[in-house]
Amino acid sequence: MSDQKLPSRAEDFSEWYNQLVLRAELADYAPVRGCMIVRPYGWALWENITAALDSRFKATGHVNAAFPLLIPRSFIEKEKSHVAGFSPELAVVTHGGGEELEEPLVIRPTSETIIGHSYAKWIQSYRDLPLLINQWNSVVRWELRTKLFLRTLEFFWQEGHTAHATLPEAEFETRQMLDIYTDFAVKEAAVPVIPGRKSDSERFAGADQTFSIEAMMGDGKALQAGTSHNLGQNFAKAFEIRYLDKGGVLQHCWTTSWGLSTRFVGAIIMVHGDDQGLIFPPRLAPIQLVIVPIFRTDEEKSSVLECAHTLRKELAHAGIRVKLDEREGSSPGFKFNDWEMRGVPLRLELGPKDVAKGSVVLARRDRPGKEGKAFVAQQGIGAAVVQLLEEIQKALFDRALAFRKANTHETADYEEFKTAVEKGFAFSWWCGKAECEAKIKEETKATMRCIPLEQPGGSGKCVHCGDASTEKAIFARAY
RNA sequence: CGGGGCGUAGCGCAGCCUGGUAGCGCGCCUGCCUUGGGCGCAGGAGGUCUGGAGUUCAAAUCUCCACGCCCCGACCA
Repeated sequence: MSDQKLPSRAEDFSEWYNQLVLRAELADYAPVRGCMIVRPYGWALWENITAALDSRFKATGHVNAAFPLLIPRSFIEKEKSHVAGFSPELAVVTHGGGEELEEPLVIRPTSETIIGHSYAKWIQSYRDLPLLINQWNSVVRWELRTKLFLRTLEFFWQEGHTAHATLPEAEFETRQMLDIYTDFAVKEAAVPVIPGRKSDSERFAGADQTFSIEAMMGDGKALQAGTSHNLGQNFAKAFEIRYLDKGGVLQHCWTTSWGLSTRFVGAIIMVHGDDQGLIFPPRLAPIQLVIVPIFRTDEEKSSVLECAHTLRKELAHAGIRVKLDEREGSSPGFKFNDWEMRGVPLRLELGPKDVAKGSVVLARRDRPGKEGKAFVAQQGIGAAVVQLLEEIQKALFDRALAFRKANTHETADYEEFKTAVEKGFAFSWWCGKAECEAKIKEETKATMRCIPLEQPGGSGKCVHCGDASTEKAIFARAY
């Protein structure tokens, strides 16, 4: 990386993203086209994401398990819309142990089928329900156009799969998990999202209904950041997942599935980052505070480092993820820029003057330059940092929300609509017809992202065809 | 899967047109010096020029064939 500066976001958002992911050492390209190596710093962020989600899953009664990577091809073919949706992007294993296999094996693109097969064996009676299992794994979809974190051949995620006795229970579960994703995005990632319902054409292959959370990236494009599907009885019928109800009648189960992937890392990058680099939300940041020691002479060095070590211990004790940058041969100025690029939310500068005064300089990543710097007493530093991190967390959310609001337009007129989706979201009345949706996509490149759960009420005329409609939808260009 | 671009040191590139000693910047290593916003100086290490075949006394350079990657469009988390 010879260039010190990243391309600016305004100039070339895509290149800004590509370079940042590599330079911040979040991920690297793999030898196989479209695959991704997640580097330790990127994985540390993902681990914090998984921890925040996993505890929410457990709190709502879900348990983790592991299902196999390889699936008999016939399984995929059992649910007809499922196979139609996924067959173009399957990786298929045809040989094993040097011999051609009798039945090709598919590398899981998602696990509804193999889990459905197990559920059919495990579920006998209403007493076995609900069955609430999640798994953390990776899946493979043969994507043709890839981008680190956002779309890769193999990606990491969690997939939850549940089985219920009744439709209302499955509906509740689908919505509950959507709420959990929303809560996670807002509280942990400081990413404002719009929970809503997908159109028929954007629905998961094999689902009756798909819900998603949609977020606006820094370039105004939309990113689907998590999905929750009500699978109805489609998979239950394909795999004979049945239970005996209280009255002794054999019934098909109602199933759901829901997932959130490493794509969310891309969302965090694109929602919060600026021209200096990443900005991580404090709650998920692998390093919440970095200490940069500053000294000239050997004497200064020993006193500054001694003080730095003491502060590090104290901050770690206060529960802060802290790093002391003791690299020799790099100037403080270099380190400032380096950690800013890597998105560390708070920097603590410690020089001889600070040691003498018993203070430190705290610099906020979300406020560049002097404005974000403040002298803070070493006494009680832990509490001060905890509070500052909370402020940053909130400021990031507020800024992202303000950005989304500024770039979301409630358009009634199609010409206005076209302008709105050039650089943001359009929130407009929509008749619900697939034909209309397709035309809009063809004419503006914008897709129907979701019909937000939160509706203004009333009715209006479809922004495209003018037909009567009762719901407003979000349209945008999307990743 | 179509269109475009590119494969030369870890990264970014020049050299190719007009064949003849493998270059530059950044990074890396060593030492000195510096350090409050991307320091400086000196020395040093590092290359099957993507692979294969061909033309030639001689190929990074010319020809042919593969392969890979990136970007842009159609499809997807």
